[in-house]
Amino acid sequence: MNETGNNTIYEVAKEAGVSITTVSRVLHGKDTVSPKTRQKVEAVIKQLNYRPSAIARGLTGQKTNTLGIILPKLTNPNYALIFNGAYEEARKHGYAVSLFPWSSLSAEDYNPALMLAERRLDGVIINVEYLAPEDAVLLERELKELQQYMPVVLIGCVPQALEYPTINYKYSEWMQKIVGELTALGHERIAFIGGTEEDRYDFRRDVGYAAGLKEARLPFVGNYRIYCKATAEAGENAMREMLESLQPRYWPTAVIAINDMVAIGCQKVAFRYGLRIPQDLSIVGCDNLFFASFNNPPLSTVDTKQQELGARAVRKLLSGDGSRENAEWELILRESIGKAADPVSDTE
Amino acid sequence: MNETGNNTIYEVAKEAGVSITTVSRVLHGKDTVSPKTRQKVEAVIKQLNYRPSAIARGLTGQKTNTLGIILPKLTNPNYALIFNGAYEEARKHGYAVSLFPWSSLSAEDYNPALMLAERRLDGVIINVEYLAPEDAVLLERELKELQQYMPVVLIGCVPQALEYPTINYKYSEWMQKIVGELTALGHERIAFIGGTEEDRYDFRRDVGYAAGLKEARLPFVGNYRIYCKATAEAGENAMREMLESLQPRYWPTAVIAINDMVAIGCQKVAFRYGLRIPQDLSIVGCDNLFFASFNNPPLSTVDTKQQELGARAVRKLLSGDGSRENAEWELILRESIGKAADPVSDTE
DNA sequence: CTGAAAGCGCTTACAG
DNA sequence: CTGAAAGCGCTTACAG
Repeated sequence: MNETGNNTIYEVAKEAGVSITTVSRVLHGKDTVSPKTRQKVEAVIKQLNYRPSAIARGLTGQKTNTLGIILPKLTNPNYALIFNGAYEEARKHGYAVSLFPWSSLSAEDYNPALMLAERRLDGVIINVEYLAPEDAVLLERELKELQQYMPVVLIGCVPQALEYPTINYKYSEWMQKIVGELTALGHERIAFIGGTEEDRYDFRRDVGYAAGLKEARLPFVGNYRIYCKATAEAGENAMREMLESLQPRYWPTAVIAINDMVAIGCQKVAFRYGLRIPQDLSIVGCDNLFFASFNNPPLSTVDTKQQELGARAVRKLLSGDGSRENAEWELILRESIGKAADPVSDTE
Repeated sequence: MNETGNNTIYEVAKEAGVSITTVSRVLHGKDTVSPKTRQKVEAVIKQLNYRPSAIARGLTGQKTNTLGIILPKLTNPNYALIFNGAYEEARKHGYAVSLFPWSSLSAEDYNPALMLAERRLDGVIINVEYLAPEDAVLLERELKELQQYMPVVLIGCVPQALEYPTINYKYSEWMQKIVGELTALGHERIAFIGGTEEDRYDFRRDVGYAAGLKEARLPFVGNYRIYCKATAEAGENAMREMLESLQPRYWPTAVIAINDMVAIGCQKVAFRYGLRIPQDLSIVGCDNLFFASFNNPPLSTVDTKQQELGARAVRKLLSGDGSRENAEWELILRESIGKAADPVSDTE
């Protein structure tokens, strides 16, 4: 026993009457050990409750058997799903997962690349959604350096210029599809709430939004494009401001929220203004969070299969596959959307 | 540079023309280094972008600067909050956090205590809520062994018999208070949905439920006590079965769900049966998840201040405070509860 | 089939 | 104020 209370390979070797080399061989299932010796060693390992130190192994083998994953704040349950998927997959391969939320990475005294490098992780998955502008700058500066130390896989809507292995979100496709779905229901005043104006990881949504409107030969109305943070509270404020800034007859008949959190914020305000969903207002979110189907009314949304995505990112990381691939997605239509109210008569 | 692409202390020492001992001293801010030497070394560290290996430090110093946290599946956003709180606090003290969800711990080939011991974590926080019976058995068997290796802090409603440092949930107080609130509103048929019958970490809720009924001199009706898993789907099924098993005039006028997830499951069924909330049915959840205040109608719940709790658990772990303390909590009353319908006339 | 020895990248007495 | 040396607990050629 050492001072931490752990038995070491030396105790096992001594007790079994062999060298530490042999113990190490047994540990790794090498076939160059005689059955008798193997048995003896295994018995001692059990008896002493011996566990090889992952730390020492890390030093020797240059491997820590730990992956890192950088996600936006976990308060959006979406990211918990990605983590879950990544964790389960990592575990299958014998890896643990250390989780680093972006929220804290951007602290001034803090260099994410070095923080990760310091721990000699065997790889890192980075989700670049909803990246604060400061963090985006940090990321791009550090990514290059970070990649010297360990393999990296990105998740999100990543600019082509960033040539890293990526599971890519086709934001513009999603948005265009949603807009198409709404225009088919007769909607002409379609708001889009969420995102940051200068975010280079998010603007593809705007591209899809514009394309959808164009396809239906509808005007782009600046009042319907509201930027806000990706939280329910922010959605609430954004929605209120939009409604207040327009005469009711100019209110949108449909709102696309950047995610489900923002969507429930918008919905809360809609109710407060006496709008019925979907009769007066259709709402679509994104992420298909667990509460979406339990929402009243059930919320239309995009399912991005986050759990599977997390697992996939781990497989990509471990396999060293450097390609850029697209994430799966599916538009889920529920009762929160419906036909646009007759445009001739005013809402209410 | 070594083969991982990292510069080592040797490169720094050579470049600065000093011994590795001196570099180490500079790294640790020891004052026994001449200003001139210090400056030189610091310059080289910067120039070479040198970061000491946390792995090597772990081997030498017997410290890994990593804490572990074992939580139920993160799909309940509640646990994401605990993690966030723990993470932020840990980071302040220079620790990283490795997250281990219970869900996967109980796999047969898997021994949590040893898994953690193997990684030589500097401490571990274990949340024992919603523990599957298998996991509870595992936990108690391993906890003793685990504690030999590293300090442990428990979170949850922990039996007194388990003498570990604990942040304790007073489930029975919470429940009694909720029941009291409902009986004051005239409710006499109060259902309680969630939990497992044999769970020794959960049964204190039943104690409080019974105490609340007794205080109001109300009968305990077995049909109103439904056990189910802590998910929205499970709540949905449980609620449906309860309603189906009783003539409508025996339906409860209030439902206490074990958490907010279960609550929205119950609510969904209530709507489907044409029950209005709160006119026909009051609902209370637990956790005050972000969607509770955005629910339609806003959901009454217990706020358990999870973020702060996570931080507190880390402080407790690092300070070595071995006491048992109680978690803060607050009953949040929102529009999902109201006066019981007149017991004379039937619902509907 | 087995073992002695070097080395992974640090920290920490110990000596000067 | 500074450095040589031992040691943390493993793995991996190398030799036999």
